[in-house]
Amino acid sequence: MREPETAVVLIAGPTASGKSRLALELAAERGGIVVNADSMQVYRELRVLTARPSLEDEAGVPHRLYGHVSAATRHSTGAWLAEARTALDEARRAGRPAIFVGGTGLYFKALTEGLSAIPPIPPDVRESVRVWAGARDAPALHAALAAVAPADAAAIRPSDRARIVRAMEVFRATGRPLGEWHKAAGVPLVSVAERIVLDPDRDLLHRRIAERAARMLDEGAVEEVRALAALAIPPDMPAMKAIGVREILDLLGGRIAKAEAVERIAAATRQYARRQLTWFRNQMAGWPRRAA
RNA sequence: GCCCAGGUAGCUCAGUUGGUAGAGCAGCGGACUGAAAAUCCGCGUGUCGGUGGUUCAAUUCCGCCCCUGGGCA
Repeated sequence: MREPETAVVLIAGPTASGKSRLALELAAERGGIVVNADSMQVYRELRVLTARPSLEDEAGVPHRLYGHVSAATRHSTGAWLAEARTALDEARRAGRPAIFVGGTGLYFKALTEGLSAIPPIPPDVRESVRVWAGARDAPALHAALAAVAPADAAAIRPSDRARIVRAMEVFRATGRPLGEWHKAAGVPLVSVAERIVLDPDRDLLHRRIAERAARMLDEGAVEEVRALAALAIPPDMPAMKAIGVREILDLLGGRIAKAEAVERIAAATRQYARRQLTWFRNQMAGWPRRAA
């Protein structure tokens, strides 16, 4: 019996490693659909800053989950996973390979291992927890969490605001500690797949990052951030955390010069790439590497 | 050519009344279940410009040389 061609390809790699190009080539070759697995490329307003595929690329090969939500939206891993399921179903119905490509390690983990079945947090709970958290320092938040969910508090460092807030939201919304929910494993959406981790030489990666940071500012990133600023989105929204937003806001505000903005963006990007590589190295240790 | 000032980590600099040195940034390693381009933890990586001298001991004191910046010619 003939071995069926793998219906799912997963391409992970650090920023600026050339994953999108590889995905595009594979998709063209195999008639596949490219599906985004990057937490920032989902935001419509940030094409240049997040190095999203160009309009020409998108015109030649079907792309899904790129720029499909507003930057004013709070997207999430769970929301992405639901959309990924839809994209996967579409590819299966069409008999085309789904080619997931991106740099967000957690999204690949969600895809291949599933998420625990935690209900969505109602917006009013989320809002009230954030207001509560905004007025306190991290150790105080941690102490408050310890009072209601000691096991969660023990598993989270007192300095780790984001995780403390998440655990508190889950507890207030569901009445159960986050750790209890995590005891039930999730259901993988993808189990059989061709897996690729791009692993470029570090010096080469740093050079590409520097080039790209400079190029972005010359190719519309400044205008993009200006338009984003006009939307007056709260600074704690995910899209506002994209690398380059703060730096370009500083540039627009006259607080730093262009060269300084480029260097800061490049530095933040190098740090991000290092975190990605740490994830791939340790959380996706079994995945085949490919020099890029 | 002479006179100043300076040469210490990848960068900007502190410091050592002589006992081989430390901050910020950069860098590196690690954690990771719905903000993940997030959030958090850890790690100084160094011929103290070179070379002689004094000294038990020199990055530190002295001589000479080299380099950089400024001034005088």
